[in-house]
Amino acid sequence: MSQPFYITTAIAYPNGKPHIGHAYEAIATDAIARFQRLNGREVCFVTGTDEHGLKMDQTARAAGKATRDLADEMSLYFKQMCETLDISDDHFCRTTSDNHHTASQAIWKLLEASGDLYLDRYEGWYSVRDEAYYDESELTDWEGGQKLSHQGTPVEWTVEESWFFRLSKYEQPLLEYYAANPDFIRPDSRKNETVKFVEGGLKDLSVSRTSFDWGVKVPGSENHVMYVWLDALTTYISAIGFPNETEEWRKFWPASVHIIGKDIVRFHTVYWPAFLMSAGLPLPKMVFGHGFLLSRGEKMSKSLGNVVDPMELAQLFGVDALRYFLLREVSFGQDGSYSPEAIVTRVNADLANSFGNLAQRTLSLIFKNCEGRLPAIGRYHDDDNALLELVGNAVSKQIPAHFEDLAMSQA
RNA sequence: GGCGAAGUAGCUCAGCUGGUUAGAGCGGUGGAAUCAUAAUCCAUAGGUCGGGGGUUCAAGUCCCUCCUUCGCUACCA
Repeated sequence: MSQPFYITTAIAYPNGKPHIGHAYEAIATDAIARFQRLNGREVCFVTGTDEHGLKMDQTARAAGKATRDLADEMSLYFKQMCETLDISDDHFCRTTSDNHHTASQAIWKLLEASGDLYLDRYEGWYSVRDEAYYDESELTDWEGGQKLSHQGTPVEWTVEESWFFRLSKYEQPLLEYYAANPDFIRPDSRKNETVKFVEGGLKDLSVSRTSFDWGVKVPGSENHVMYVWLDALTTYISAIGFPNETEEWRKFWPASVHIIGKDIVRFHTVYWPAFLMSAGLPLPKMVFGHGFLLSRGEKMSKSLGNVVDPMELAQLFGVDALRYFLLREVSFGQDGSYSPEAIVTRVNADLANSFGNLAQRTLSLIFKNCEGRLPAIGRYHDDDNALLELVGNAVSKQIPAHFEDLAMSQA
């Protein structure tokens, strides 16, 4: 019986249209999912959008739209991106869906039942303009004792009621889990960072907000919404049925691997496992933090004006060419560089020249010398055997080994 | 500041627990062949393996130090 394989991308935050990084993650995850299907495993591939939280609310307000409408609109872009890029996801999940709300409240109740939630107050320097708390170290003194954030905005000492999660309780269990499962966090550099972070001590985590209401309502505290990450991470289990004991749930949880960007490693390697431990659920087997895609070695940003729309690239170069380029050019786990020239060079050299020429040559040889038909094979020479062995070895051993190791650029 | 990673041919990078003349792809250069797409094939690049010091019979591979770049240092996600 084949072993089930459950893989996810991160759940994208759609306060903007998908960028090349989203496309990259989806493509890489898709490649792994497809490999495992070919490998004979039963695969479940989940992706989706994480639509709650303050930023969505703010973005919608700035655009003069209802938050719900913005979420619908943006989520659709992500769904379309998956379709355009031939992403073979089994479920495209939205955190605004009813079943997801149910699941999030269910996991909340499990955390509560473990005694890991308590109501307290969150205090700190809050900037009304930025709608964010700042650490003391980020502040500078101004005239009249007024403090300013590093953004130059005034901050006030603010107290907010909040539910807290006893993250501190899971410090040791997490460290033990990392030690017992060396492949839980990959690549190693990300594991080191996480381990050091946890060793540095964990503070309890504020897991509810009262300053806005765009989110999942906290059971029993209707004026609170759940911290977006608690709700977003829950997608990985709500996608396959949780809290119901569905067939998919039984078959696929715990996940084989969460593919995420390196910027959100902590949420997936500290908070998420801690939540699951508290809820009494098994932990995912692996979290892989891939690198960022740079434009000619530089970060992509609106101010630099070098942001690329993956849809345009797909249209310009072709979906398969784009997919091939990203997987081949970028060493998975590290940052990679992108440029139109690099795509042209890579695709021409590998696909058009090497493979294309091989096909062209083979076919024209058959056409010219064999009257367009493939003759019966006589006997194999040493060279034939050597070639067959080489190809056979590559297809049966090397390529699968690289895929299992998530080293797609090597395969 | 603290912790961590990295610095290898023009470019992108491989080089596991130290051991014959330091590798690949792309680019560049020279050549070959013609059955193949402005294609293919072969050969080639003499690179102080960031600088310096040390350990060792032997170091890109270990230790120390310095330089440079980058990441993490929690409640925006």
